[in-house]
Amino acid sequence: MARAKITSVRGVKDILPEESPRWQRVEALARETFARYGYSEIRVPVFERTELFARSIGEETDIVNKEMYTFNDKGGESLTLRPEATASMCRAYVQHALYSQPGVAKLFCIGPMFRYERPQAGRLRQFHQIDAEAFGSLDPAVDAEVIVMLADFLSAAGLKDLSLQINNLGDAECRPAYARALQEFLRKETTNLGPEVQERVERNPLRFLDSKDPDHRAIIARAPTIDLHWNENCQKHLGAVCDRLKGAGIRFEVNPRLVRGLDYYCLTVFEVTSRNLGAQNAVCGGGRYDGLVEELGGPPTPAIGFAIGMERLLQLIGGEADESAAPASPLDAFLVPLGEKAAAEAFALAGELRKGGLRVDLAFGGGSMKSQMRRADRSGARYVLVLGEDEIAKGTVSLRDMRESRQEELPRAEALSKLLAGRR
RNA sequence: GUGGGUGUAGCUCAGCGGUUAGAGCGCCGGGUUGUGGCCCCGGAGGCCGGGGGUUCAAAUCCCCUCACUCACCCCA
Repeated sequence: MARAKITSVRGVKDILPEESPRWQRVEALARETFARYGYSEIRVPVFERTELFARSIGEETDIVNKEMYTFNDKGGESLTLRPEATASMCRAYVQHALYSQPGVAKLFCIGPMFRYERPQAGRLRQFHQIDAEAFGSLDPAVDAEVIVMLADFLSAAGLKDLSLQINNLGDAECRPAYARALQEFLRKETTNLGPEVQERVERNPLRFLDSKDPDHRAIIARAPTIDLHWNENCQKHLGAVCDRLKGAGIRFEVNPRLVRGLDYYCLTVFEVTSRNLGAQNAVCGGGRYDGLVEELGGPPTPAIGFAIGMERLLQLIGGEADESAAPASPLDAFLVPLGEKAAAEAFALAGELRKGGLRVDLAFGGGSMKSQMRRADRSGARYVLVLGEDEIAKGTVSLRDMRESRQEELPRAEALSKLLAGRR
């Protein structure tokens, strides 16, 4: 009799009815906040040609190397479930020539992302991001506005005790010089740290900077930092961003050791972290990617954006702000029919109430009055409509106010209008 | 991929060699010919994650495996 249960896939979660209101609230807040900054929603597909991600995120990144859900479709084409949204947004921006519209193109996207990783606290294989991107301007004021919007949203969501860190990764001119200097330093320091570490240093020295290993941290503390290599452009850009942020009253910290795991970033990068999240402590990460649109076949177009992790954000809201909004009952009225004939009439009556805009449920499957009343009580509905033989015969209904424990028998039409009048 | 922790009822967990495996909560029914919550009574629901081994005897000890979880690499 009992067959083997099919469970969800590792690292993938159901969002159950009791938690989905929190998701809806946060998503609505993002839409409202972003709209005040002139952003429009774009909905891009959850899968793309594999090449899009390989080209944009970078062949040497962990995401592309080992974390992508890649498969061949029936036509033999290699497709990949999106590990992030920026690449798709750039693709759509180019494909639909959104660059031909005036001004800065401001877009946001909310949805699931997929990465094949071992799950842990704050890390899932299917997770959700709120993603915002601004295309078409080099102006550091855009960087600042993006960050101000982010801070605006996070604080409206009720988050406190967050840390915002900013860095400038250098541009095409000064970043390679820094990478070389860092690599030289690390080559000398990591000779006895094993082949994987050394290979990392060879492939992408910058990413050594966010290792958590205590031995590595000690080396990093002595390593050269990028600020020593910034050219005038980078210095001015970061300075302008910081000035604007200060002017906006945003608290932040410049961290010259902050790096990001995606190759396309340049100049401004930033990260919002919380101490209340466990090892995966970033709620949001973002930065500028001035070469990406062109790399994907579009016109040279500077751009900047960020991604907020929904699950991590919700974890913080749960931990910090508590359940401020008590879950209101999903129902206004509940119908209790006694007997077959009453069941048919109750079904029709429920229809009328719903047409009037009320949220209505009824006791299916009959049962004793006691049992139906218990169901009515648990439904949370304020009003219960009892339809028994007496009421049927008289064309009435017994309207019970569950909160006040009072009830009266009224003609159908009267009960209906009374309920509709009290509707929110 | 690597390492640690945990797997017993729908949920949270007790039992840790010895009768038919328990509690609380939840669920269903009854206590009232047609009235919820509180209370009382009753009931359903377990291959004790799976496989193998040790033993007269295994939920309990050992091995393997799977799942969940935390952490590393990395990221939201």
